[in-house]
Amino acid sequence: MPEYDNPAIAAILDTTADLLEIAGADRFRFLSYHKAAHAVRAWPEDINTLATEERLTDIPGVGKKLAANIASILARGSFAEFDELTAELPPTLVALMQVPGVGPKKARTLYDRLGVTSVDDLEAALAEGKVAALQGFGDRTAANIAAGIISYRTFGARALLADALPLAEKVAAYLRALPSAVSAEPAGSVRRGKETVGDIDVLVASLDPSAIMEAARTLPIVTRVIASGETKTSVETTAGLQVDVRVVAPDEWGAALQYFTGSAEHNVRVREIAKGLGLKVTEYGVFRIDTGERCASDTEEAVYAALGMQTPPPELRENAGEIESATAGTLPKLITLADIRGDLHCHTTATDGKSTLEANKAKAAELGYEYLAITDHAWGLRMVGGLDLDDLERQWARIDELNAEGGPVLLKSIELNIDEKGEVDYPDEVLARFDICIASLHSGWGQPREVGTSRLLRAMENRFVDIIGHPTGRILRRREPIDLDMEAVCAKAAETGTALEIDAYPDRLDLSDVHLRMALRHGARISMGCDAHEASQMHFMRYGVSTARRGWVTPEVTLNAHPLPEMLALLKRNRTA
DNA sequence: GCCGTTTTCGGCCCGACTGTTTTCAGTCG
Repeated sequence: MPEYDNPAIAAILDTTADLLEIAGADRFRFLSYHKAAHAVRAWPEDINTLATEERLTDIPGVGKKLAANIASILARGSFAEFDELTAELPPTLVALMQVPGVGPKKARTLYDRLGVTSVDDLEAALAEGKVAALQGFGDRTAANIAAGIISYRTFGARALLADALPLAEKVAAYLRALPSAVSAEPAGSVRRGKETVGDIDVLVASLDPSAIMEAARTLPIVTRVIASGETKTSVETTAGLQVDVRVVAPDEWGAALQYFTGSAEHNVRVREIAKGLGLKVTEYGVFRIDTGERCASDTEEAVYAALGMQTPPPELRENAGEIESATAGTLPKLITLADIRGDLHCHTTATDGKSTLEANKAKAAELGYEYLAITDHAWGLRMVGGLDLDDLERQWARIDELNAEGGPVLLKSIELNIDEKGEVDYPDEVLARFDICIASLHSGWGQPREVGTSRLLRAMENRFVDIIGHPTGRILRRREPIDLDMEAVCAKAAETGTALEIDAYPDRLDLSDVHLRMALRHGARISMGCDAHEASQMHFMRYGVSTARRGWVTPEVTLNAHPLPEMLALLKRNRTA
């Protein structure tokens, strides 16, 4: 049997939910599958462990039935209801729902009436005019679906946070500068710092909504207006990203910001809690159900306070424990960009970097850092000119000269390559001469779980390996993570005092938020580095911090949130035990 | 299908916009 991890189980549950919806199942039945999928994806323990220990129902939203279904997937790759559904409906129908403008009802009609089972089929049916002729469809609907297919084909993939956030900030700044705007901020998944986003939400406060809507429709980056009403405009932009602009009255700002920041799961839970308190939460405020009186609306803090809660930082709003924590008043003090005192991962022209030691040091100074770990590739990674001992001696000599000049301290460091056996590039007497050693996997993407895991565990047993770099090796939108037993990896990291890295490079952000929470639960330390291959890329730290915050990371557990002497003392090699 | 400081049954968040309709269903967030 192939192995299933949490995201794989979540994907099957999501597909089941979509098929149930297309099949016309009870709304709350298919929603329960989506809800469970979301919870499984975010759950910090491995699904296999939970199944073995018969603790699947620990996951909120997973009851007896779903626990049995998940166990069945783990055992044989499917479950009874899923088999029945896929016998009735082709699973490819789920892809139709990915096309903007096509939901479950239209997908069902297209399948029943025209035999459409794929986006290709749909395109052909549109070309033959069959779609517009369907009852309840018409020309405009057909045209809308055709535009949706282009959007799906061209920009189907989610955008990286590093692409979306600057655009969101630009749009917000543009709208904020309008005379009729009181304030404007990015909301939605961008504000929550998600590693990838599907679209951009920008919220505007204004007493002149129509002026804001007009401005939104005519933003310089707009290529198509998808929809535009009195308070909401959706546009497609030159970057291919959809931007949704919502406008509210200034005194509704806090409620609207809370609402449009989401996540959907967080908001559903917030509204359930409100209901239990005799309150109703909408994007316009918190209202008493009995009198209709508005209790809060102008700030987010007021909205959460009306519900008896601290205000959860946006990055935590995934209904993954933050609501309980906010209610108990025990939200963590999350790490911020200002806490970062240095960058622990960068490359130079000595290997595959584009910038010199000097340029990297200058950038570190510009960012106000106390230190910068120079971590070029070690000997084993031949294809990028991994360093031999002579190269290292040369680099160390230059580092000594640069450090003598003052400014940020350059640390003599390395990114070791973990080989097929879990060994690294140099003998101990060389490893001992570095200030810091990162060790990373650069091969073995298709390896079985046991192989990749044992390589990492073996590397962490090396007393000179201080940090594991980009632990899962994923490249967002391009390469799946290496199949690893992350519970074992996190446990070994904690046991050996090896830090796990957040590689802040925008298409890595590895560890992920979910794995970070797993690491913290085991008591492992976190290290943050940009993996910059060009000095300007050291600005990527903010995306690493977003990911860290989503993983509930605090400055205390983060190596490079500590001053230099303390940071060094926390390294495995310097532990005195 | 899940869940319980009102409940083991009967609830389950709330609203905007569009298009095809003559009063509302579908989609989206």
